[in-house]
Amino acid sequence: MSQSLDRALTLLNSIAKDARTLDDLAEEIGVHKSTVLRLLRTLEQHHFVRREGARYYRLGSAMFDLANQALDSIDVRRSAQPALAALNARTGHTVHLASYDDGEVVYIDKYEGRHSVRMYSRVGKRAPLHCTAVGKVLVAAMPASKREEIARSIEYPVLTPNTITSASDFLAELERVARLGYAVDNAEHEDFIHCIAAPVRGADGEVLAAASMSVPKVLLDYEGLLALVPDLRAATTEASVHSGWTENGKGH
Amino acid sequence: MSQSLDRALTLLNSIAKDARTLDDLAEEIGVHKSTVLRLLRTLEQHHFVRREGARYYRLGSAMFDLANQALDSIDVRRSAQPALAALNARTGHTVHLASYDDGEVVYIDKYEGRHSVRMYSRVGKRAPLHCTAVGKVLVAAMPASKREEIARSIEYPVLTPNTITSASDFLAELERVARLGYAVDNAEHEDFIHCIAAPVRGADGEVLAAASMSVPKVLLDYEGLLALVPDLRAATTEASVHSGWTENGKGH
DNA sequence: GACCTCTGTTGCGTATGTTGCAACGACTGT
DNA sequence: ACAGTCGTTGCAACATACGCAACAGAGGTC
Repeated sequence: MSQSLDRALTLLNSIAKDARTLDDLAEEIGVHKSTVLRLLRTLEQHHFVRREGARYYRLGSAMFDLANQALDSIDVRRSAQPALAALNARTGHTVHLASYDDGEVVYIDKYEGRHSVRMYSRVGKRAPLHCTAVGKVLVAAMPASKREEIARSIEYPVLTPNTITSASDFLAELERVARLGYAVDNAEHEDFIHCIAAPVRGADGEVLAAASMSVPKVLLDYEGLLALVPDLRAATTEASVHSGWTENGKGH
Repeated sequence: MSQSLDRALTLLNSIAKDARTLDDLAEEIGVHKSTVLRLLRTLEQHHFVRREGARYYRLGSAMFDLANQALDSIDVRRSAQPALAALNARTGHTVHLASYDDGEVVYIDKYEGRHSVRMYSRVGKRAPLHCTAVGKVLVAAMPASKREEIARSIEYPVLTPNTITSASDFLAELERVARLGYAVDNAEHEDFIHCIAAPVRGADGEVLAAASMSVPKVLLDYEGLLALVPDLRAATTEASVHSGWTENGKGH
């Protein structure tokens, strides 16, 4: 809609990956370098980018500042923190908190596991709905019509041999998740990792976010993973209580 | 330089403070609401903002994502982490890591203290040079000419009764800091808090960042604070070593 | 040390993208 | 059902952001 803004935001994405030079950026978005220069200057005034030496541009402090302000304003993140930190400390596994946004999952918090297996995730990163445990939990909590709308509209990229590949399979899986109250990602997203997830609820019983535990398969087989479900659910229940949820107070 | 971009970035700052409605924002930056709408749409496409319900706008996930990517790319942050985390755990006091940027200090990491006294700081937040221990350390590390240039160009807002208020006083203080190898903020920034800071150095002996410890005055008097200096310096030395610094390897 | 190249920077005229307006439509609350 | 509020759209006028081409300054090479 707004060309210059659109270009500027694209620039930010490029710079985020690695420090860039003016010509790099100009070529990348296909405009004259003087145009890029002017955009960068405006971004620099607002501290969204800063210069490193004479030629390289990096992201600036405004990004950190705004991001942290925004994270602070996500209530569920704060209210779930004690329970999730405890779960992470108790089990040693990686714990994620995620919410639904525009057909995808967004990680809003992460507690790193003690094992050195690096996961390709990060606070703020987005992931597909159909192959993540948190995605299943979040969509399963929606009314049937919304579920179908989402199932129809999303893509089903095949990321591992276990990935769900069709809307009908996805809907069936959601049905199962809604019934059980938790979801499993049996190496459907990353080959060597499987996860379980459960919902965190608010005062009216609505699902605010989903919390998950991710475990490398070499550390724990499928049965061992499922054995962790009660542990996870204890944590999400505690997080829900901190978010205003009451056992019987469902429905407003 | 770029009007629409400038406006859009101003919008982001507003939204960061609290969720805003279209008209709020339009009035705030003094343009027609349709203009704001179009800017917000572009920001929304890039996930820099998201809508909450029909009318409210909040910061979106791209902010978190980019910010975290950028934080990961700050080498000194990662290399200093173990030493600073240990210092924080050992003493229980709030630890900051900061660097110099455009006439101000920017906090690039923070380890929350165990005491409930809330400090008005946050990763990404900026603070003045003349009234912070980290600011003094960072400027004291620069060559004399640069020091003077900075001392002349910055403002000296009075934030507490102890705040340094003139360039000459500031330069004298910098001299002292350079000689001692650490800096003190004796309640010059916030009334009830005093701090000590020391430099973190890289392979060529250059100062990459400054680390500080902030302690409420009610918890520790001035002498008690100074007694923590060896502890802090042990941590910054360890952080420097992790950043490539070697005791004798000064000068490249 | 002079030359060359590479990259960031500036001034300027033009066309393009952005703006404000006004009318429309969706939603809320009375 | 009606009024009021707020988000949304189409359009025409204008200002703005664009590309060009020439300049400047740093780094490297001969």
